Amino acid sequence: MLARELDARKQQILWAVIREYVARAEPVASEALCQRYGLGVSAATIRNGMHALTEMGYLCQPHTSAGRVPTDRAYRLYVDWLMAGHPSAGVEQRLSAAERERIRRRMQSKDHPEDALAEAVQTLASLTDYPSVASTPGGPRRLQHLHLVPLSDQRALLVVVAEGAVDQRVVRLQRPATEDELRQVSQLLTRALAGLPVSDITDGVAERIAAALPDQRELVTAVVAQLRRYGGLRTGVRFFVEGVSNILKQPEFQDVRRAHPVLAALDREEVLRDVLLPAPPDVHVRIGRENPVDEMRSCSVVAAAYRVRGRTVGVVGVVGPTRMPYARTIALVRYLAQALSQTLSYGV
Amino acid sequence: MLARELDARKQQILWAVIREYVARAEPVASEALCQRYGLGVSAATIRNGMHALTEMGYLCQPHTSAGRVPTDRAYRLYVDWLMAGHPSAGVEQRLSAAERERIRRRMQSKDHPEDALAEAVQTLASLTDYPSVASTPGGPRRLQHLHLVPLSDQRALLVVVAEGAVDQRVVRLQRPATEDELRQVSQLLTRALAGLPVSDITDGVAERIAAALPDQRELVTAVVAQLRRYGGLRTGVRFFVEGVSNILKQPEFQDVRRAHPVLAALDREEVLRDVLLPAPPDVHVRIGRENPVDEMRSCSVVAAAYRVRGRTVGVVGVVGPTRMPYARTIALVRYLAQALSQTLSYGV
DNA sequence: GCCTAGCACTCGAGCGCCTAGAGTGCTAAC
DNA sequence: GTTAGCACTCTAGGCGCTCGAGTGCTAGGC
Repeated sequence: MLARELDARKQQILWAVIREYVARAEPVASEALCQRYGLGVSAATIRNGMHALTEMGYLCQPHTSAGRVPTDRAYRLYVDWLMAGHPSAGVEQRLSAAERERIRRRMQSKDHPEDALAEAVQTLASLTDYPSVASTPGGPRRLQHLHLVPLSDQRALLVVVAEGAVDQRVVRLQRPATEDELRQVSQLLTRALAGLPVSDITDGVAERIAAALPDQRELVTAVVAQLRRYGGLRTGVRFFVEGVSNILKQPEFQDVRRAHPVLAALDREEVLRDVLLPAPPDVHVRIGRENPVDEMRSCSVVAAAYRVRGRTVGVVGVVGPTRMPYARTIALVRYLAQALSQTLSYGV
Repeated sequence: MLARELDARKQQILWAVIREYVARAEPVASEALCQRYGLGVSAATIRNGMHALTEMGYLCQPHTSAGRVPTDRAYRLYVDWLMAGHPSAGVEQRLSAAERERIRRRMQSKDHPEDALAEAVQTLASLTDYPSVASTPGGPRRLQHLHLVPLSDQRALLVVVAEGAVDQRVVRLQRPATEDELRQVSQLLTRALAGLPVSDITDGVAERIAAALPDQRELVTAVVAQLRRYGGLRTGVRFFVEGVSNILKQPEFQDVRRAHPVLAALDREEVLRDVLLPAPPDVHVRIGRENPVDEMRSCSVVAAAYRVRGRTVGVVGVVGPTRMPYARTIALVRYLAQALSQTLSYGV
């Protein structure tokens, strides 16, 4: 099957230009394609094809006497083609068994969800050589357990266990509470709230629970207030980032004026949010101008959701130049999301 | 009082060159000093002084017909001068009341130690415009509380409360345990271990405790094993980093080949460890070649310890070019470490 | 004896010019 | 429809030049 609009030769040429440009980061000449790819025709013929592809918006020329560079549109066509399951013109998009094994080994036996996320972004960054990002588990998680641990007379620690995540908050006590009292409240709250999506907890709920234990009204209210802050879908999500400086290895970012906006954007949480979320069902690729954030228009983002026991809770992905070996990057991100899902589902 | 070796005039000139170079990032000419600083002598005289300072190793020249640039040695002299409590040649090193107030407000009411650290590095990065780093609380903390929370039949969550830090680990259960059993073990362990420095916990301790509750030997052993992993002084410390891309705003890092090693180093935990730790008693300044890590030799690090209830547990600081307004940076880092100490001592 | 004005000297930044080479687009022939 | 040939275009980079900044030195002044 052919990509829409393109005849077999044009597609061959376009895929070849993409491969060559991804490999060398320099405008691709007709002669070079002729030599290195067995297209069976002369450079002149390839030139004709490249000319047509330029008119169609798939290629562009930095200047008259330069070779061709693929446009965002070309990458989009290519990625759609890959995602539709087509073999990728000689590029192996599956990972080797050895690679899978290595990834799996790195990811397993992380007892702490945050360790697992840290390991995931480290692995991804080292395998792709791109900045890698993961969001902490978020979304409508169901609460499993609450625990209050005494810290001092004025403070207790609230441990929240929800699907795929554990977190803690300090709760201020209006008056000293014994360990027994804390346990009592913990049990009451756990019984009342377990199974509820964290985001569903409202002040009304607090009232109802407090009614069952009027003595501890303030404490219950304080705990629920903390839960609401914690559960607010947005506020809870943080990001693990690794290998930001990798972007400076890319030839397109040798100029600081190009690199700086991207690096600055990667420093900002709200940018990561906009670029990565919402979690896509499968691997998601955003190419150049498709990105919602201006500073990222010179980059591509490849991201995949990870799951805890089947429920999508976060995203992991990479940010690289639009000139990117998409087949391999997609395969890596997809596999890493799987491995991470497995580790997290096991672990907590 | 004068800095050793330098007469009054030379010192005046050197301080002026430093101020001027810090402000403009370009080699400083004798004429410029003459115009902008009331030194009361002509450019020719200043040239004589600059010549001498060059011979003494405090200034250098990019080339014959250029102005002078301060060396690391000059900054060291200047910083020692500042740290000895001398007024800093017209530069205000104290923070204004308004600034103090703003910082204090940003830092207060962070219920979660990690939130406080995150806020600290964000504040520091935005005030200095340099990459900012903080280590998580570490060192010989005394254990305060242990708590086991049930997760599933095969797993329990171990919540560790120690001075200035709370953390959690998953413990695998050999056989299902009831909530009561977990509580019993928690209490036993807390009673046995509270007050002990986390790093002092050994397998021998586990044996002794387990003897008191033979039924739960495996669980006790598993918990202690996790504590040892956690308590290993080195492994526990992580770093919060913010504003890494700020380094690209500096003129000395406009060349990617200069900027990349620094950014890559800031991505690596062991580098941060070497550069920031051990925590200094007061503010500590490492200038250029004084840094233990090669990639950081073009940078200066200003760092200060923060404390939890009087005990030094971590470091917070910035990384910038050697050309840095030291008086202000030192004041900011010092104040931020104080504010952070206060927040953490209050909070947990 | 220290300071200063004057001046010759050095060096880099920036500009214009030039050439070599890469790669195209077109045309005419197969 | 394909190809060889060729004229055309545009960039990268080397060279030489000038300009200006800033110094170091020296001779004269307070």
